[in-house]
Amino acid sequence: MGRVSDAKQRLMDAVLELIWSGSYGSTTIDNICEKAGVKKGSFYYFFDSKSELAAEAFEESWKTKRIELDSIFSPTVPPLERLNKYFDFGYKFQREIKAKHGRVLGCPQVTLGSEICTQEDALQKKIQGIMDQKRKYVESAIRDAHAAGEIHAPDAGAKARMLLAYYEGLLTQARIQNNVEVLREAHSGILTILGVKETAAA
Amino acid sequence: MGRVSDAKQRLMDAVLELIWSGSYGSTTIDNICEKAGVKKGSFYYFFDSKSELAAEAFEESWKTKRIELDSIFSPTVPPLERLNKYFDFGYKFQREIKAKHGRVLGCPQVTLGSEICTQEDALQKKIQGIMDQKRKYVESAIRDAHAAGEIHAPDAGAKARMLLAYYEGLLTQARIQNNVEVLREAHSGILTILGVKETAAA
DNA sequence: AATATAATAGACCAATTAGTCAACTACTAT
DNA sequence: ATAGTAGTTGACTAATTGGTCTATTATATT
Repeated sequence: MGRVSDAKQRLMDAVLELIWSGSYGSTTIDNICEKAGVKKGSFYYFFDSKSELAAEAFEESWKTKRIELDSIFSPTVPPLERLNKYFDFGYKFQREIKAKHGRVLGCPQVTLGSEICTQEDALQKKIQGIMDQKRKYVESAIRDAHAAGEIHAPDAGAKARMLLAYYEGLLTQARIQNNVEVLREAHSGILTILGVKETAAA
Repeated sequence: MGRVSDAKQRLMDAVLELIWSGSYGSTTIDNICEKAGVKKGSFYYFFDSKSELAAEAFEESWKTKRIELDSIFSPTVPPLERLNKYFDFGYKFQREIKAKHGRVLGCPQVTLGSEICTQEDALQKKIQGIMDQKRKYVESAIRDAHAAGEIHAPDAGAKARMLLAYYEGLLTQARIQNNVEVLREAHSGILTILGVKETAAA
């Protein structure tokens, strides 16, 4: 009962875009409200602070992202193909973002995490939790590939950490340089890290 | 002639520490002045804005960092040893930082670059210039190692980009997780990327 | 010692910011 | 239809922010 509204959702959408396309620090509550078309009184009706909104928004956004990832990393798909599709998806996604925003924006979690980790404890934990989950997709694909004898990776966790450190490093470079083409090297880099023969899988 | 002072230097030191231990956005001119023990009137005597100060501070800091790197990457040192020393230095450095600040702070350039690249154009260019120079150290070591037949890396530039994407990805993870031990995997990761037999060089 | 000047001090302003509040509105369940 | 409730509004405060300006101080040179 009572009045209904999607203002909460609009606030979450707005904060994600503003943080991603700019930064956490440069995103003010007034900014968020304006972008969401919501008055400040309503902001404080739904949230206590910018960091609380950001945490909820990242959580909510992760929930929908998981659905995509569940599909990409479906165990019915051959493990190396899962990884290929994932990284290829990342490239195409960043290209879309560049076309839409005029900027390569990289990985929202890494960008935000790196900015706020020394200052916003709750938010940092939320981000880290999401990144831990994301790593599990990669880890299980690597484990399956190893089990299938397609790669040699007895420590799937370590290999997944390495692969993601590399890939997220690339995404960060792409963001800083505003250049998607940085990501074109991802494919051969990933093969190197996984120890796959390049000609065979390419 | 006229009055002498190290206030300009103190401002540059202060801004570097505040940005690194926190973020660009959370660092205010008042903060910087307080930390440097400099009044705001003096701030604006030396600099026009926070971003100008940051750009000069990063430039100045890079100049001294280069001296260290010139030593580590001296062509008199065997190429793979240069790389080993560089990454090993990074680990020890981050451990010192953690002991001193209670936090792992990662790479200042990547952290700042990722935060401000969509908003502060001059600063972004400055950061990118520094990162380009940094890559050249790694690139020449890789080229020398390839020439010596110690690794197979016909495209030294590509290998350097890959190595740094990985390493900076790791540093970012270490920062976000506030955990130096993340960097312990760097050594074996680097060997994998360089294609060196792990037992031979470890 | 006098002078020009590099640097400092700190009061000041205007704009922006986070956050509050009480009155109001629309909707839903009964 | 009406009562209770979920959501809205906008004006308000207090604090912080970036930025300016003028008077003052210290020092290196002559």
